[in-house]
Amino acid sequence: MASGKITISEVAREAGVSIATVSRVMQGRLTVSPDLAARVQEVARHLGYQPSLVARGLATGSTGMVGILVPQLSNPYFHEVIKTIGYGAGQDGFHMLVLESNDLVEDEPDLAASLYAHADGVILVSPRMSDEALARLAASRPRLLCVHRVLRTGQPPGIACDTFSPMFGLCRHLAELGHRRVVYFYGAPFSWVNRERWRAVEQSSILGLEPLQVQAGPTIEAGYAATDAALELGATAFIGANDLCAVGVLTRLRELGLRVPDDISLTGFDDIPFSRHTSPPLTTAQIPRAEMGERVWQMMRSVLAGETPPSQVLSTCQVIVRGSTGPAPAGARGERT
Amino acid sequence: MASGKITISEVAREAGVSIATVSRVMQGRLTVSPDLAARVQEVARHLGYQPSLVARGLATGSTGMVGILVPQLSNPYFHEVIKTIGYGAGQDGFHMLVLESNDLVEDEPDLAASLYAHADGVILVSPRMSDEALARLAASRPRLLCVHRVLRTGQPPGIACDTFSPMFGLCRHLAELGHRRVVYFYGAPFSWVNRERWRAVEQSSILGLEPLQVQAGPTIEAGYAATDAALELGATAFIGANDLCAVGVLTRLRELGLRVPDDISLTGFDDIPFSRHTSPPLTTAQIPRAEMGERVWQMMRSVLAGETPPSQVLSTCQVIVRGSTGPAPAGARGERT
DNA sequence: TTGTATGCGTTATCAG
DNA sequence: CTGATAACGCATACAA
Repeated sequence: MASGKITISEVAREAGVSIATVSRVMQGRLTVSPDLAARVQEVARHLGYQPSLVARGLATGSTGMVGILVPQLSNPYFHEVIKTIGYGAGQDGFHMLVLESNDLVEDEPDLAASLYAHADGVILVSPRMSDEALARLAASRPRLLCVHRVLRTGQPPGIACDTFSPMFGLCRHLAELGHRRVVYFYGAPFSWVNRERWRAVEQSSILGLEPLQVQAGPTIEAGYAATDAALELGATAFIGANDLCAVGVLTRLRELGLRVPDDISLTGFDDIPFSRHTSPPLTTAQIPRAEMGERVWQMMRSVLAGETPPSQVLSTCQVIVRGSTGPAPAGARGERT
Repeated sequence: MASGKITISEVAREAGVSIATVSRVMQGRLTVSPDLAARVQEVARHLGYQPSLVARGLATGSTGMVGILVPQLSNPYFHEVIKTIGYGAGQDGFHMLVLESNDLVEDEPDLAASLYAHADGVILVSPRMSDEALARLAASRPRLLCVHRVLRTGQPPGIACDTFSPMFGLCRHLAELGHRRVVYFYGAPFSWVNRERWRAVEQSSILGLEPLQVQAGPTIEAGYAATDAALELGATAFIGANDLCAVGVLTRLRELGLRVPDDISLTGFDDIPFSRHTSPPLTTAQIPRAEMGERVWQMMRSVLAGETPPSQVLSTCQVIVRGSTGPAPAGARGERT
């Protein structure tokens, strides 16, 4: 039929009313007499009229969209967060504008800016930019929220979850299994959660562990590539920056003929859906992605309403023990070096 | 500083020129004297001016956004497609508005419609709606493109790749390994590619195979859940609707103590990144996701330019043999039933 | 080369 | 309860 070019005035003309009335009807205002409203509805439906959200946006100053910036769309971890945000947003008649930065730190500010061109508010998920850059952005941009990033200033407001505890929990788990020397596969350099995780691993020395690290990254390929270097360190347990990284490590270990967990114990972090389907399934830490998505949308809603919600930190992280971790081998692998 | 509320007129006033001039400068038109342009640029930058794309959209009738609808964001298969589209779009100054239908067939038309409220054109990736619904949508909506869905009418135009051949190739591979009875794990009921795949499996009877099917779905959970039923059929090879499905099957087989490929051969479809990291790695078929994304954006670009590009079918699908397939076991498993 | 004026499709503020 | 009409921020034909 028609191609969506029907405007409010055509509906008005067809229905023999003013555009103001049509506008009111379309907004569902009760200030229109029922029968008139019904007639307008009918005409609009018949004509296939769809209000232009662009024009509405110009008039109201709100686009009905929230921008979301994530480092990598290919990391399953982000999906549930995004999905939950999208669900909440949809409930309130909002759409999501999703952009990925491809882990390019320097592009983040620009991408966020371009999001603002279309969206009423922006949510940065695990932004990698520096504290200074983030603070600057928060200062120049209103309605900005973060997930997994908390600044001392509390600006921008955001939501995060305690990643220190579950990582420390993983370390305790390894310590209890008799491991001593462990290697952390360092993830995204500027990721707040990554630094928190390493901080926890470092602290685990008080549990009797001897923490080391190798540079890797938050991807399968990065884990795979860093494995050989890690093996040089003579550890009995490897800790992946995240599950993706651990998957890569697992593959490389298998290629080398090393058994998990008999020769080496391995843990991930995030508990992505795949983690229970690797062989052996991954010991990891589950973080409340869905809850975070839900809560951050609630925050965004209040932000859009002009309020300034306080930052929140969730504390419900949880260690998931599966088959990839086991007792440290009797013969110390340290000799290998 | 300011909160993005600086408009073109403020820049104009500050720079002592008309808004028309500012507008021209911001669009990069050469019809403005260099020095004046430079001054305007400077003022705009200093004020932190960002043109409102909403207003621009109203004025020009184009929003600079393309809508993308995918069945599931959590299927890695879609990422590379989306990613590539996004890359091309970004090159041309467009943004992507991504929405997922959660495989809810009946929601697709509405979601597509809501996409049109913000976007200049819409790309439906693997839409599940009926041919009739799709044809109706194409008739009422201009600038609509499909990925992985071709109607006889050629409307809406789209891009697809030959999924029949690679699936037939997988079947030939199984036949050559001595398999006879195979089970196809049926994927999304209304998916065009899924039907194509089953058609290929069915046809493989001319290779000497005896094709059966079980209802599953395009997810890990679906594959996992359908495995027991498939085992009842006494086949020696399982063919997953896609890699996700195969991953679920693999896990269930492992739980049951069945070895892959010694007891049962297994194949997936799509070649998602995880497929080479399962144990054993998955034999599957690779389809040119990146190329499809690239090509469909080219099509969208010409569509936005008012042209009507013809549908395209790529033919570069490829079988990837990995460790999950092997010779059919000597003792026919058929006895099991 | 630059400025003026009009329109884009809605909302919202007034009157009536 | 309904109808004019002025914004909203920008692009653009038309003038100058």
